[in-house]
Amino acid sequence: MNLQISASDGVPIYLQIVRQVKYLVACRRLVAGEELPPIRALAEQLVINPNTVARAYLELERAGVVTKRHGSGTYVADAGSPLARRERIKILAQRADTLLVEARQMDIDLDEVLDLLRERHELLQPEPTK
Amino acid sequence: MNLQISASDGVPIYLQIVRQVKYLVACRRLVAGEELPPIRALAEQLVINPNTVARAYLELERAGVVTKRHGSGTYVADAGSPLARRERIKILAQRADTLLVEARQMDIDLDEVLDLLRERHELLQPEPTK
DNA sequence: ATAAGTGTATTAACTATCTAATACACTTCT
DNA sequence: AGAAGTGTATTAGATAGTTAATACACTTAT
Repeated sequence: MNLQISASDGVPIYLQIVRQVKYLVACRRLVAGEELPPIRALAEQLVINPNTVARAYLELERAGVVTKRHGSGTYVADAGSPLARRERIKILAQRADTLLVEARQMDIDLDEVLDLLRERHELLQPEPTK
Repeated sequence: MNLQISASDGVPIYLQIVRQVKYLVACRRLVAGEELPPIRALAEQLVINPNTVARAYLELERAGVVTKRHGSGTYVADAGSPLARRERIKILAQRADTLLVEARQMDIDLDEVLDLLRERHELLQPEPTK
């Protein structure tokens, strides 16, 4: 797994790891069931303390992105499992609200926001052929 | 101006102020040119240090939501003025990306996200009749 | 049973963030 | 010019967040 971290561009190391892993999962470059590098291995690779990686993995577990098995390893969670659909929607709704509030302050209307979403979605990554 | 702050539900006081003012502006309950309460007055009302309010106002100014005139007061900025349209879109694009990434992790597709946006937009607040 | 590999827990130092105290500077009005 | 009202700057203390050192516990394979 190839991660790029830089000791303090301001955002904490563990968060850099969390974000990058989330992106890898979102882009299907890491798939359900796949094992992540052991904490110590990743720590050595990035030249940081194992605890920092552990912290990142903990966050990812809380977010429902990975599942840890004590003594065994850390694995990408099944897409379905993390949270009930209602809960997931609730989280997204919060994000949506802040996006809409900012847009309104900026005097950018709903249709423009929707167009922007479609555009960014294209850029994100072509989905693996279904 | 009626703000509700609670000393530490975890989020810092100055940020609570920033968010609430942003909402008030987004909902048109504060309109362009309107004067905000003086730093000391708001500080007294909320029973906090004036510096904390100053910090909030500073953030709001950086975000382009308000304009300060030294010695005079703090005013809601014109909708058009804050940043060039390109810059504003760039900021929104970042928000859009994180929203999309989270959605994809949650296995919620673009159309559902767009529907959610429309739904939340309705709930936000009916626009004042144009 | 043991060894090697995995995640976990506790503690402590460091750092950045947040809030406050206090003094300063600009505007406006009289 | 003066007074009252506004935002600003500097400094310091408290708090929370981040990372690291180190020791512990579970799993797997031999």
